[in-house]
Amino acid sequence: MCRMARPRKPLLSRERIVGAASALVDAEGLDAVSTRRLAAELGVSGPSLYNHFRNKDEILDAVADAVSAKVDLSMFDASDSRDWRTALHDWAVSYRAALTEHPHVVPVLARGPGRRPAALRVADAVFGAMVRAGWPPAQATRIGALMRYFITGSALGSFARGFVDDESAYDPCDYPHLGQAHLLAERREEIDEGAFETGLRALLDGLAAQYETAVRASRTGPSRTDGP
Amino acid sequence: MCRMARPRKPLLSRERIVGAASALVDAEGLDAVSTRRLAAELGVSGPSLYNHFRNKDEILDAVADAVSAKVDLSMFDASDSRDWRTALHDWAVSYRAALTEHPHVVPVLARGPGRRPAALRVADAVFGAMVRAGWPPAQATRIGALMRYFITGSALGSFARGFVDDESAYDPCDYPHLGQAHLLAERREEIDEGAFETGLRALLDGLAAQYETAVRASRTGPSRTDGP
DNA sequence: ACCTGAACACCGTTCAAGT
DNA sequence: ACCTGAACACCGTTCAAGT
Repeated sequence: MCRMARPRKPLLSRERIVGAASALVDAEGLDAVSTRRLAAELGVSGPSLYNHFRNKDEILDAVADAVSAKVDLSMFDASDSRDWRTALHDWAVSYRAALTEHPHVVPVLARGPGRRPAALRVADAVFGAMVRAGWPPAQATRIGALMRYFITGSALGSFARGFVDDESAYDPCDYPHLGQAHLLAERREEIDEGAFETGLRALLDGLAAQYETAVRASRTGPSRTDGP
Repeated sequence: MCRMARPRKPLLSRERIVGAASALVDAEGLDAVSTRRLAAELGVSGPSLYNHFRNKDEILDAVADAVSAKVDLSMFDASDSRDWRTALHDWAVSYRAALTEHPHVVPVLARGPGRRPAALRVADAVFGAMVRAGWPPAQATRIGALMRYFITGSALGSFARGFVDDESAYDPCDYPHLGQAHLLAERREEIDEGAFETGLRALLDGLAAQYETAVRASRTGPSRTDGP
């Protein structure tokens, strides 16, 4: 097959490691990822991984960034730069979908963008789009942050235990309003979905209400209208 | 001191263990808590802890619940049950303050209430207050969930690395709008504070806009006006 | 350059043994 | 009832050695 004699192919690559790690995290959770286990999955011995990543954290960062890379950003380069509300909505939905598809990765992602390129692209895109839509830069920064709070918070709360599926855990004397809380466990997804939609709508409605005054203030304030 | 002879006092108690664990988490982070290290801090050998807790996770749950117990809930039993907006606002601020005081605990707390009594009391209080204020139960559940998303998301993003404090990490060619992103690291708290306030206001404004129609719908819907 | 085995300094948890 | 030491089955990471 090979034309030229080549020093035998490396067994590992960053891509292969990240792929195996992602599969392992999705299937069995973060705790299942040990360097030894991961190496075994790749048919290799533990320390081999250190030829490709500085440490385990870097591997998990790469896994998390692969999830960030799935977030759709196309709505931000639409021609109509003033419909920031729709763009923000569609982005939030796409973001959350990416997270809920890989719930075990969310705790890593929630730490913030750090040095992960895909996460930075996301932050860059939303900030740029808000500024283009007329939001003052300081507000655009806040919007990027608060949307991330809500979306990752939703994906994190959604994934984890939430309420326990056990009636005896919720004594009506202690928690008079949680009579059916154990039922929540069954309807988790439905409730999370609903809470996300309700919250997202409220957030966007509230921001829209602030928009006019924010734009006005930035016009009368420091004349920062450096065109692109 | 003791009147009666007593079989010598136990060295450990759940309270003492939780106290030492909390101090350790606050000072050095979650990773610093190992059963051996914690036991050493208490002047005792590792396995002793298992006489008081079933496993390490139960210890961390107790640490997290001690934080939940600090959340102020008094605004929910104010006489004016219809000012849900102010109550929700003050609660959110108190909740976030409790979390930012113990940032390392947030990942544990974000998993959801589970069986932790203080966390359940929080969920119970906000749900009950929203129902009393006239929100239909299904909406009250959603409000509790979405507020938790936003608050824990905010505390989580706030704590962790966020953006890195290193100019070279953000090449302007790759991220045209993040030119000063490395400056964010310095101003983290300021930005997180501002994003939280902006987001909270937007959320409450948006919910207020939904309130009227929600209440109307519940009145014309299934006549559920069972008095207290 | 890339992989290996051996080694170091740790883990969480169980359990028989002591008091 | 509560604490102990010893033990089991693991960890992440380093490093000299091999190819």
